[in-house]
Amino acid sequence: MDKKSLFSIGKLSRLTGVHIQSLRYYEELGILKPAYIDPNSLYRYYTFAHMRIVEAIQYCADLDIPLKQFKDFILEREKEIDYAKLISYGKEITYQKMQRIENRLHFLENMQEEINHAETCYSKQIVSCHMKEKICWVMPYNGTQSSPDFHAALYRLISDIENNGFRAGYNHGQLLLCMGDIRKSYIFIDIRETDKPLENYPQIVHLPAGEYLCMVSKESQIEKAPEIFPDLFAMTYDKIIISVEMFNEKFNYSSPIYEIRCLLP
Amino acid sequence: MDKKSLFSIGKLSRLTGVHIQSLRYYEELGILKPAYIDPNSLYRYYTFAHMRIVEAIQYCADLDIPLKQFKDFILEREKEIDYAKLISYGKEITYQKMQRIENRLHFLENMQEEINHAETCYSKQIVSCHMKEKICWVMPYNGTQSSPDFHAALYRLISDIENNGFRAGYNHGQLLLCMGDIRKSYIFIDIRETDKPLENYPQIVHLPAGEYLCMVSKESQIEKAPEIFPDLFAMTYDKIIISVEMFNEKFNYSSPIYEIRCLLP
DNA sequence: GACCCTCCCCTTAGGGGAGGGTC
DNA sequence: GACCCTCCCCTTAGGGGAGGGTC
Repeated sequence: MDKKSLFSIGKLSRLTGVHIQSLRYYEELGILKPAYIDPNSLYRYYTFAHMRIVEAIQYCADLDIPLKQFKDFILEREKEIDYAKLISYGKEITYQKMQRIENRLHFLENMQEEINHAETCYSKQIVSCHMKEKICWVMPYNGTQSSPDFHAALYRLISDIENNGFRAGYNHGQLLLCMGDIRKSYIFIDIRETDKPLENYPQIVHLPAGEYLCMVSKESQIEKAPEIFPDLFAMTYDKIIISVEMFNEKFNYSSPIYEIRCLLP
Repeated sequence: MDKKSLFSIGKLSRLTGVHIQSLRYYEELGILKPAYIDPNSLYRYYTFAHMRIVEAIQYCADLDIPLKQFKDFILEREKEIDYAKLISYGKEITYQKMQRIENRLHFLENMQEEINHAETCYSKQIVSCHMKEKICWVMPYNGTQSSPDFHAALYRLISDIENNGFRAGYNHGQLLLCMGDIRKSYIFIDIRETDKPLENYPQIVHLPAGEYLCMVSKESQIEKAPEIFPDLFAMTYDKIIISVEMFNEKFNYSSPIYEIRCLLP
């Protein structure tokens, strides 16, 4: 060991731009061993080759590869850094992260759309809008959305969803199906995307995509649908009416505003 | 406070799908206050409106927004969640993250290219390649790359770069400029991207993009360039020769292999 | 005088208990 | 018997010291 080519932790820190504490932390993790430790002073000494290791550790840190995995990229016997493995693993992990971020952006955009819709409804009071298909879990329910009974029903509904191996989403409300003279009233929650087949569950209802007439209401009053949409109820066709909490820009969570929608013929 | 519409932490946990400990942690952070705490049992009780808050906290967590900032999205007086703010901030932070990830992928691809180049050189021993422009910081140096003097010079070079407000990159080596009969030998390191103007620094050299003849060598021997590239030295033109550590798939950091490149006419 | 050492405490968003009371 | 409480210790990749020896 030629003392001339060794240098202190401070020099390695300056050469690599990495903090002294970080270099000590790497040693603690067992991924950066000094070339020599003075037995009296306990000073650590390094060689120039250590620069490459610190550099590679920084790559891992930058790529959010857990440092404990860093050993997988080092062949110490041969004093080699497996850059090929580091790069391919780094790419894999980075693509995954990219995917997750794209999903988030997607989610935010959906949320934005919902808010835009709410604002439009709010300003015009009644408006016709295209709605996407919703996949919902339902349970018979009569009553209003603001009563404590509704909350109890919601709670049972969520338990039912979970017991069947699905996950509840964030949208919930009331559903009224009018087929001729028959009226059926339900409580619903949307269910999150899943790989499970959706058939064979009588509780699952697909609310079709299409044009809906949307109406703002301070109270949940789905049972008054015929009075709210008299023109539509004058026509004879199968109607789907849903009532949801309005998801607006500034959402009042203690006393929400409701929106009632009726499928157009 | 209607006791009927209150429920325990366990129920809130099941309703939202968030762990009990997390809910307690949110309380500790001051972002989720129970509706009521029994003074004897210290049991926490919540309302349905808390579901919306927990949901919004989950959005923040998903978007990597620090939870301490969650209060910025809540107007407690009005009992409102400012979704518009949450979404726009979420988007901003997510785009930034996307940018960082794209930079990383870019970096990995550059690294991959360097490795591919090294492998080509290694298998063919001598090869002609197009090289991108390199911006380097130089200092006169005579000697070989494997001597301890080189390391000392490298150290001074890095100090010089930092004292001038730049940051050293990862590529370093030797540089030989042959203009007519004049030969000048340097040590160099590339410098990282910066906003600072690069003029007025005599130490900065732009190595031009162009075709280079590349040659593998177990030893650093830039001074032997005329023997290594006899055909090129038979021609009279200004030559740029650089010698670097080969950055190959399995990089031996304790005894690297070198690569010598000479600009073609 | 600048450099290095070993503790020690702190950060985020929880997870996993132990030991003991409550619904 | 299931539920909830308050501690308490642990995780990552370091950052910021205090108090004391070393180059």
